[in-house]
Parts: sequence; structure tokens; C-alpha cells
Amino acid sequence: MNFKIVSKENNSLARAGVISTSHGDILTPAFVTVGTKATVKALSMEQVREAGSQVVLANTYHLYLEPGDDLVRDAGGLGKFMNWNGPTMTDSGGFQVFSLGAAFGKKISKVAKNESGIWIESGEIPKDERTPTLVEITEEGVKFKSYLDGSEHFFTPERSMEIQSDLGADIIFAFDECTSPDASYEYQKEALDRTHRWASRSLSHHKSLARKWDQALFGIVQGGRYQDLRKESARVLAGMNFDGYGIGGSFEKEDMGNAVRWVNEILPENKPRHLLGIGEPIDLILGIENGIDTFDCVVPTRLGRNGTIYTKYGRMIITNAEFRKDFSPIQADCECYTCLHYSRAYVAHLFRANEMLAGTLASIHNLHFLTKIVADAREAILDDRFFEYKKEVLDNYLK
RNA sequence: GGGUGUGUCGCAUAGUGGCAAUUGCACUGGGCUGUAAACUCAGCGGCCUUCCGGCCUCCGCAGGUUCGAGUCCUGCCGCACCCA
Repeated sequence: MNFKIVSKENNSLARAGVISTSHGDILTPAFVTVGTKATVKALSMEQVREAGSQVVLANTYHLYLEPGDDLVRDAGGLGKFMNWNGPTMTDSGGFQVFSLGAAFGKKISKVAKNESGIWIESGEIPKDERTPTLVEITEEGVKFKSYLDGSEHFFTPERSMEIQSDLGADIIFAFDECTSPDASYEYQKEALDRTHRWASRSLSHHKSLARKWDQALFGIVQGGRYQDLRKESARVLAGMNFDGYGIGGSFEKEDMGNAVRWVNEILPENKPRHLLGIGEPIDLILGIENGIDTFDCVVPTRLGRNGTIYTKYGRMIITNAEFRKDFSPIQADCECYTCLHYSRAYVAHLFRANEMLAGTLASIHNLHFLTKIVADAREAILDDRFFEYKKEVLDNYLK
């Protein structure tokens, strides 16, 4: 993998570049489509490509459980297996430490909206009153109970590297612990130090593995919503020789742009930075402004399947009564396949009728919408009018 | 004509005399950020209330029994099936 910065915006950390992999180039900033189980839900790879996607990210934990990383390896690697001939990434399983752990069975998001101004920290809840989870974290690694059949599996940084080596993505991530926004400072600190040790173990094990293919390894910055921990994490990881960096963990919605800037002011400028699992239109703009090169997020496909559709004027819930007889396209000037051929009324009908095509058409539009926001931001950086572009997007979206 | 059933929120269903009444679908609104997710939460007779809640109306229609009836009784109406 190789990264080249093509253009920098003068008054921010924004930059446009190219990540070259053995499966092709990624023009950055770029939005990475999530295909957890080696499939982008409800879409064919042709549709993913046509919607504007350059890269697909799959998940180590899911593919290890099903169908097994050795099978994917024998199939010729992730891209070949899933019929995606472009660049690929795999997440390490670190997010599942959160989603199947602290977040399991709870209504908790890693992007916290601190509306009340009051945080209830999980550390304040006695251990025996906490919801049971599927993970158990130790210094050595994480014991997972399979969400499929309850069987136990032990993940370590080394194991994650081996599995990701089998999967064969172009860019892979260190095994980390994604912490919950309601974790206490003390816990965040403890988890952060452990994640740093895991980063170091990931790196050295990755180097020691017989290389089946050319894989870049990204370290993951953590630190939750604390400025000092975020900066400390960036410094520690910058000191390790990763090929690039992921920024993970939980954020305070209102503070996301700042959190990204704290980190990116420290990370080496000449290496790509990936903001893990972030996603919404405004977040993308703020991320780019503060030096992010790539993003991945489930939000276009998940929201799409669940009936929420992005437009440049904000989200719309397509099943709302007002769209029943609305024969206009989802967004008048959108050039995605869905908008070119179908009306709001039709998509709404498909959702009400529980037809599979509903999720497909909505996902195509949402994916196109987000990839276009990011691609247009790239153009704006190249043309030296990023802030103009930012204002236009925000003014419309928040209108 | 005779008999046996049966009528509960748009549809379909629960419902031992203390019930504003179960559940599913539909409907209405919300949530979803490195996918445990084509998922999930809430509302769904009316009015009032700051929470607790309060008041009114209500189970085909009309009477009756009872402290109290969706539940029991009588009649009527509708529907289903069986016998003629």
C-alpha cells in the first residue's frame, strides 16, 4: 500500500490524496462501504460499484465464525470470494468487544448525544446488576460467546492478525477495544493502555507472519471522549510504525470534529487516517475538515433497509403517510439508480408491502448519497473551495 | 320452517361476573454511526393531567338479573352450519 497527498486545504487539516493498493487506487477522502459478512446487505457488487463505492470493509469476527477464515483464504481471499475486484479492508473484531460487550442488550450508541449533560458511568453500576454480555476481556485477549450458537472463542491480537491474514484484505486493523461512551475515565485509561499493548502485539505478529499477500496494517487510536487520552493515544501509536491509522472508539456527537482534530494534529501527516464507523453527512464533513482520509459506516445500508433515506435537506422516513402518494423522486437532482427510475410513493409501497427491493433501492440511494458527499468534498479540496462546499452542505442539510 | 352455534378496536383473535378489555396484522410516530439489525421502541375509544393518575364512553340492538355484566337471562337483528 502506498499513500500520496495530492492537495491540502490551507486553513484546516483537510487533504485529498490517493491510497494505492494491489487491487486499485482509492481516491481520498473516500467513504468505505461496509460488507460485514463479505456482502453489502441487499446489494450486488455491481450496485455497490455503481452507487459510487471504491472500497469495501468486511469483519474479521463474523467471517471467522461463518464461513471460517480458512475457507475465505482457500477461495482466494475476501475480494475474490465476494466478487469485489477493488480494494478491501477488514476490521479486527475490536468493535465487537463493544457491541457484544458493553452495548449488548442495551440501547447504547458509540456516538453519544449528551443532551442532558449528565453521564451515568457504567462503573457506578454494581457488577452483578449489569446486563450479561457475550465478552470477557483480559490482558491476553477477549473471550467471545458466538452470537450464532453461544460457543466460546478466544481472540487475541495475534489471532486477529492471523485471521485477517487469511481473509486477505488490502488494509487490516490492529485488535483493539472499542470502549463505551458511558465508561469511566479510569476504565477508559485502563482499556487504552491495554489497547496500546495490543497494538504493539498486533504489529509485531503481523510482521512475523508469512505474507500471503500485501497487507497494510493500521493501528487504532482510542481514548473515548477525553482529550488527554485521545492525544496520548495518538502519540503512543504514532511512535509505532503502522502503515496508517484508524480512529476508533466512542464520541460525543457535538465534539466529534474536535476529537478528530486532537488526534490528527499528532498523527504523522504522510500516513492515511481512517475514521472507524462514522458516517452521518455532517460527521463526514467535519471529519474531512479535520484530516480524515477514509470513513466506513453501516448507516447508509442499515438506515436504508430500515426505511430512513438521506436527502441533502435531511433525513426522511419514507414510510411516513405524507409520501404515500408522492410521485416525485426521493431527491430531485440525485442521479442514483433509484432516483432516476422510481418515486417516493413506489419505494414507500415496497416498504409497506415488505418487498425485498425496498431495502435495495433505499440502500442504493443512501450509499450514493454518502459517497457523493465525500467525493464532492475531494473535488472541493482540489479546487480550493472546501469551506464554501462545507457551508453549502450544512446549510442545506440543517435547513 | 326446525335445530345448533356465533356477533369484542380497520381485519383477525383472547377474554373464569370486578375490564378501557389479550395477542397478531394493519395504521401513526420515533430510533439506528468499525452490522447480534429487511431490526427495534412507543402509540393506537375520547377528554384532562407535572409524575402518580382522573373523568367520560365502550364489547350487534333493546330490556332484565346483580353491589357490579363483554361474560348470566329474555327478545330482536345479522352471520355460519345442520335437518327439512
